[in-house]
Amino acid sequence: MAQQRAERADAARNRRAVLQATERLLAEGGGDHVSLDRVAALAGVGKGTVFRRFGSRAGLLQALLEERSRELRDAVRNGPPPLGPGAPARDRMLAFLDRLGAIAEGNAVLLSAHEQACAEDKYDDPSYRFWHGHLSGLFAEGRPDLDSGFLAHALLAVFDGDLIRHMTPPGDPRRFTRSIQQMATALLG
Amino acid sequence: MAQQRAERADAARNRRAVLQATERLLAEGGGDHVSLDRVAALAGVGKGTVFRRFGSRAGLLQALLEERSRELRDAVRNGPPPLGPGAPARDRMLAFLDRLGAIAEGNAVLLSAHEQACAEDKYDDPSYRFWHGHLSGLFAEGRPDLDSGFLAHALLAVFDGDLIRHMTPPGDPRRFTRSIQQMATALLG
DNA sequence: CGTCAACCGGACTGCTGGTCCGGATGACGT
DNA sequence: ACGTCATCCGGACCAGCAGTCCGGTTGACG
Repeated sequence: MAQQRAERADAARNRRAVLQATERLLAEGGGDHVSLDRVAALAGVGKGTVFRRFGSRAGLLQALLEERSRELRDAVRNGPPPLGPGAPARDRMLAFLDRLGAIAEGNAVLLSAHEQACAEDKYDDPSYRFWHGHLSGLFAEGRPDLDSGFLAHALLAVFDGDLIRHMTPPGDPRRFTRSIQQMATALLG
Repeated sequence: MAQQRAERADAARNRRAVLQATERLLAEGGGDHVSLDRVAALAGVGKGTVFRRFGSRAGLLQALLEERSRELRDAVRNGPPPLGPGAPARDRMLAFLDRLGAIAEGNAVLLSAHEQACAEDKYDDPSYRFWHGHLSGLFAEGRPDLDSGFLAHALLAVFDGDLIRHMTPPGDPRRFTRSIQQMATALLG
């Protein structure tokens, strides 16, 4: 494969501007307040630029989500236990859910928007596949008698932006994480 | 409250035509193939008619879903055990999941479309609240040590149209239901 | 400094969900 | 049978959306 020519300086600058604009719009108005027209306008670029960089609305939100979760993914793959390899399945799962829960609680609006945009290819998204593979492996290790692939889907299904917003009371921002850890514990027996 | 005047004959006819047209479009193309323009055209009515009857796209899909699940709701409320009241929590839950799973497996496309339309008021939908209340009660009975409200949300979160389509292999249409029953069993201990 | 691929902007398209209102129609009392 | 009127109808209309396209610009590099 030929080495891709380096990204031009203005292109890189625009990419960051677009991502920042998206964050701001997500924070200010609801998730459906983020139209690509608005993002482009706030970022001070043309609409075409947004699409060239990110392909689609879904791609833009995915990129933002990716940015937020890359660190966790690396830690799970290569980091020290209990997040990384080496600890018992139960400990790894609880540590993982703690971190993923924190990300989800802090980005519920972004999650909602992404879910709505990625209509049905959500389950083919590389990021989703990674989380699913990880959980699935842990379940297979802890409960080989159950359908571990399904359980992984089930846990991830709870990471729904709207549900998190609906369930998180003000003043107890980590209730969601605690509950899902409790559930995982029950499932692991 | 004054008794609502009976629905006019043409109105009733149109309502049925619209629902049938929606079914057909859902069956033919994907869930996002169902635009209200198309529904109205296929039903042979004006667009305004669709909105007057159903209020919005979400309302239309909700009405269709309601039609499919009314029977189950009545059986759960007043029917004979194990679906209705009187049986132990575990039996009631498995019977309920069996029936709800069947509905979901047979209407995955409709489910997807409804989820996409009901952006975030999904959790305020009366139908959802009923399912949630039922499951929540059963969990509270069987596992009073856990967060039964959360578990109910978690079970319902798996009833995602896209997930069901993604997980249901051809030739084994009931795999989803079996897996979710297995999961509920594990959760009940 | 010249060259050229990469990049830019924003007008444009096709479609969407939702609104609106003049006109048609079914129900009902007489 | 017929008049009256609330109810209902149709489809033109609107604002806004995701996504495309292309003439003009700009940054990188020899």
